[in-house]
Amino acid sequence: MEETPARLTAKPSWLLTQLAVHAHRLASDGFGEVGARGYHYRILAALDEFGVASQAVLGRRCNMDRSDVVAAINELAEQGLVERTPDPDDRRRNMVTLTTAGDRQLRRMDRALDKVQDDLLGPLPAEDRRTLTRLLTQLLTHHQRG
Amino acid sequence: MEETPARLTAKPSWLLTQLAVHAHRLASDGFGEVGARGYHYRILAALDEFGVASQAVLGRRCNMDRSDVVAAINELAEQGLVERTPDPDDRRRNMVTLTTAGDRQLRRMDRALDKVQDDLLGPLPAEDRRTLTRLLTQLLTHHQRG
DNA sequence: CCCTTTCGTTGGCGACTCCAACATTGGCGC
DNA sequence: GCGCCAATGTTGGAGTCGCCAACGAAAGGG
Repeated sequence: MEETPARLTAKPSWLLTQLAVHAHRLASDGFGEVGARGYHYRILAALDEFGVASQAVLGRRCNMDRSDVVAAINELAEQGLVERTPDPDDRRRNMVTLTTAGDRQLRRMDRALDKVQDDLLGPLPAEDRRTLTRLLTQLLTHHQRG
Repeated sequence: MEETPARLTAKPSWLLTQLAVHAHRLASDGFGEVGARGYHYRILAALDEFGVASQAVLGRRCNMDRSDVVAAINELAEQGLVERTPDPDDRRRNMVTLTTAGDRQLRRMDRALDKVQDDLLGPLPAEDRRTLTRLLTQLLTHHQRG
């Protein structure tokens, strides 16, 4: 069959980005079934975990640009999954709150994502999964500081 | 500081895609310094490793859509890094060949990418690097079959 | 009271992935 | 040889994600 150049397959950056493509496809498919996408999940998860927050805070927590937070919250608000209300204490801010419909949607996406993890890790035994998770976490935290 | 939701950080798919963002940024920076991007490197690498090939073959080898191969080769040909000549034996095909300038460019990108691997793997000791590479390779080959 | 910073918003861009359609050409069965 | 299917190159478009520049409004600090 058509082989992939060793120059690519030998490089961790290639393995990482290509595997991320598969992970992204799996997640997108799962999210697509409930009419959502990655940015929506991040916002809903942050709201559920830390409660009401301003858009700027949500952006920092979810690793998203402010402008992308605006768009995502527009879409979530249109579906009634979050509510955007002005903050009386700081009139620059919008306080974003999770609705019960948003909470339901979050749970749906959670279930979809759990399946994704299993599909993604495929044939890997539990210990290898832990090792992989540990190494990835280590690297990610390193790159988020420097 | 602003914490990331545990729902995200706990999931391999999140770790993978987020770390891939860093990898992609590092690689893009390196490629950008020589006026190229990822698609170009894949094509040049495949040509160097397996020799002349049609665009369709290149696409399968590099995991690229046919239409994206067209665009990439247009750009590479404009810079004189590859040459596109019709195949006399099959008039549907274009044979794509690597020029000496293309070979030089490939070497430049190789050097840039080697730095990227080091930056990417950061503080990881050699054995962890091997383990990570092994696990990623394992998963990637799994997802390329099923 | 200026100066700087933050916030939300708009608009845009680049990279990667993927899909649909089309005309040309090959190959295969009949 | 003819007809049908498959492959090829090409065009055009779409979606996701990440990022940047600019702006007005508002807050905060000197």
